[in-house]
Amino acid sequence: MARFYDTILAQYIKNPGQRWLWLDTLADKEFNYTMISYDDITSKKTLKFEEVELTEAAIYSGEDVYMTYEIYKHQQQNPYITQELKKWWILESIEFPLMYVLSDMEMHGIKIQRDQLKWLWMRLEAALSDLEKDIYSLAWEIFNINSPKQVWEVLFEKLWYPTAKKTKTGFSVNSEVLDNLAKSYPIASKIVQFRHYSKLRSTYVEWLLNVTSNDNRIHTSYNQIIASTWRLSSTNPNLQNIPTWDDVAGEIRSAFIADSPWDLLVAFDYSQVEVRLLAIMSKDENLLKAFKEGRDIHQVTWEFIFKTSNITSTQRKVAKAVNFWVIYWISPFWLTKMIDISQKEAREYIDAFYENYPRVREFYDATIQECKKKSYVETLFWRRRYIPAINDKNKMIASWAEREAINMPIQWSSADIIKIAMIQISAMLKDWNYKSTMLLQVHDELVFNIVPNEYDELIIKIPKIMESILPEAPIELKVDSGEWKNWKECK
DNA sequence: TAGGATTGCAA
DNA sequence: TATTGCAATCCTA
Repeated sequence: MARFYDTILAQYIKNPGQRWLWLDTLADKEFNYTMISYDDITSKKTLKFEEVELTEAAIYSGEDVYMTYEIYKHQQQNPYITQELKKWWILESIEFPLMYVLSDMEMHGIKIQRDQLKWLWMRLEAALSDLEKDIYSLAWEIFNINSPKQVWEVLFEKLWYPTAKKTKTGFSVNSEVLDNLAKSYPIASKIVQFRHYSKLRSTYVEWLLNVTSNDNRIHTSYNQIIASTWRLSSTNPNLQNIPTWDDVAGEIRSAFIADSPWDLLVAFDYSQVEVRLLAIMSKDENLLKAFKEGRDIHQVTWEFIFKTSNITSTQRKVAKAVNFWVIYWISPFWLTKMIDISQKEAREYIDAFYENYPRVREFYDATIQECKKKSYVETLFWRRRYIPAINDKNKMIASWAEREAINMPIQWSSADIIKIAMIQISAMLKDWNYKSTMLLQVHDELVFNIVPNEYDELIIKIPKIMESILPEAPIELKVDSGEWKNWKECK
């Protein structure tokens, strides 16, 4: 429970720089007191918390709670705090109720097929040792493939392959560089493959096995106050970056299973929340119309730009990238990296986008103007972000700040939307005495364990709640769902 | 042994 | 030359 008090406290003592002050930092600052750290009691995470000796664990937790209360009392007398409490609504309606939802999810956990992971580990091991041999013979040398330094020494100083990018300490050998090299030199693609498998083995397979409790379940920790965007973050393990894409990586997801053989794992994910939010907030008629008609937004963009409804999958990719650009306000340069077009073309696409969605441009301009005046921007749910840099004399800094001002209302609003949905769904499940439970949240996706006889009702009710979080909005949000035995097939 | 640097996974 | 995270490994100080 101590962590929940941490959370509450941090809400009170947010500092002007938008970063949270940690309990141990505060204890040190206000009382010159050094708190026991999590690393201390778990011998640097070699022990799980449940394995820590009870007395030690109790002292650690007790200190957390005690210090939280001491600092709370201390901070209450600080007039600066009261100013920060203007937006009570966010705390009362979102963050506090969410704490209880998250604690239920953490304690319930998600079931893991240990054997599946062990089997995968063995296969990765075999593949890795094969690759290792191949690489050594191609390099005429034995070296540590996991060491970037040794890799570039072999590639660039021994074999004299062309270098691409420099880093602080030497040459870059990341997958982008290696992929280019791979066109001429087979060793590069072997190294990429080796790294990929090695990553899966250590960061995912081994780490997941390590944090699986005796009940064969993984109990992650959700943090409400880490991300500056108010999104959740997940640790021990991080279940928000489990690989999705290739076949081997997909097997990691398939190790996540429902509570019992007859239950189902069901995932509900918001589709294109950011673009929909952009439509809602900018009130652009064309964008809204496209969503009202249920059209594929990327195709609509393409039609606007090129006045034709024939669209190939490559062209859809271009349109998608353009939509992406507009939301994140990335540079034409970056756009050319993502899709194979020239900077000039990128610029044309973007101009065409604004021409056809004129209110988007207006919305952005208005946001920037308002931010310049007030030096902060606000989300749909009145969260504020101060961006004083927007009035900086340095043009680079100012334009960076402008991008921040554009991104923030959309990104931060989508974090709140799913939080509110979680609270409402959790209340609904409780009110109706459903046995099904919410298991995971991955930014725009919720994963549930659904009991068979509740399936028909919940498959309707849950998306319904998620879609109607913004009752006043001209369009609804949209939720896709997938129901299968394991998480892999939920896509 | 602590922590920076590099790398790579997700949304 | 987009953002936010978590975590692994190597290697220097």
